[in-house]
Amino acid sequence: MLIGELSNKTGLSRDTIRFYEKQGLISIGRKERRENNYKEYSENTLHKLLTIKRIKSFGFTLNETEEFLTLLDRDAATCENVAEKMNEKLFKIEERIKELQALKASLSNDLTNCMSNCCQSESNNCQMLSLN
Amino acid sequence: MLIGELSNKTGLSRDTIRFYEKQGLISIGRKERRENNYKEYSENTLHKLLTIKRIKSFGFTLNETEEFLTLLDRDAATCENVAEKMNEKLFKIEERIKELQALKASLSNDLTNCMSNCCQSESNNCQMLSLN
DNA sequence: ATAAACAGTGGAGTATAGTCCATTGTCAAG
DNA sequence: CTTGACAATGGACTATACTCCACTGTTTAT
Repeated sequence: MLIGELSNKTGLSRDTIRFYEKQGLISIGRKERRENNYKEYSENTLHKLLTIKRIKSFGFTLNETEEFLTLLDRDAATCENVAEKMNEKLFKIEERIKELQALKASLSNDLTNCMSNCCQSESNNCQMLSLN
Repeated sequence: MLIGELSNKTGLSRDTIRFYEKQGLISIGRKERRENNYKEYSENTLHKLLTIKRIKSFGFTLNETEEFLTLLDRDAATCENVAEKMNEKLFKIEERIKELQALKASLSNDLTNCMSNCCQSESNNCQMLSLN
């Protein structure tokens, strides 16, 4: 199939598909061209793109996604290997959540302080911005 | 004071300070130069940089930080104005937390499924990556 | 006198994930 | 026969927040 069809079936733009190609996530051999030089994409590539979408939906970057693809190509994407990466990602997500929650708490706290104290200051400018 | 001292007092690198200058967060007049063309930073600039650090610590971007600085310069950074921006940021942080929690849940869920089902598949490759 | 440490400027590079553009070529329909 | 839709390619641009580099000039210490 040509890139337009591939784009329709995957929901990825042509540009994105070409970008993935540049990045080496998918590849097309010299032979997989029509006489007019148009690229002829295989079912295999279609599946690969859908897999990429799925992996990305888990929050993995393109680089990380590529690692999964490499495993898949080697038939080495065992549950164990995959679960390990998933757990790492899970851990990072949890870390990030904690960071954001801390930020949220600190912001909330300062906001509360502002309401009770700084609004009574003489300066027009809120003390929250300069207070330590 | 010269940039080195400013850097020490703020904990920001010279490059960062110069970057902020390029971005217009701080500015230095033509007159605030020594005879050798070195820049002479004022206490005012020092305070401004510390304010920038503080605002950034709340999770604001540099662009957003600039908005605060503009308000401060106009003596218009009232508690009301500041609190409004803070609340918006708080909202965005909460949104992001929810997104991450949803991602976490979905990942956890798929991981659990993998443990119970996909490991019994014939293929070496974990089904989690291709399953819908 | 000379080297180290510091200052100034302009511009490139980093990571991420595309998106957009210009230019050229191809194909199908009217 | 020409217009529109599609294809290929290469390169520029977006946002974010710096960081690093090269090159030059200045000051300080030995």
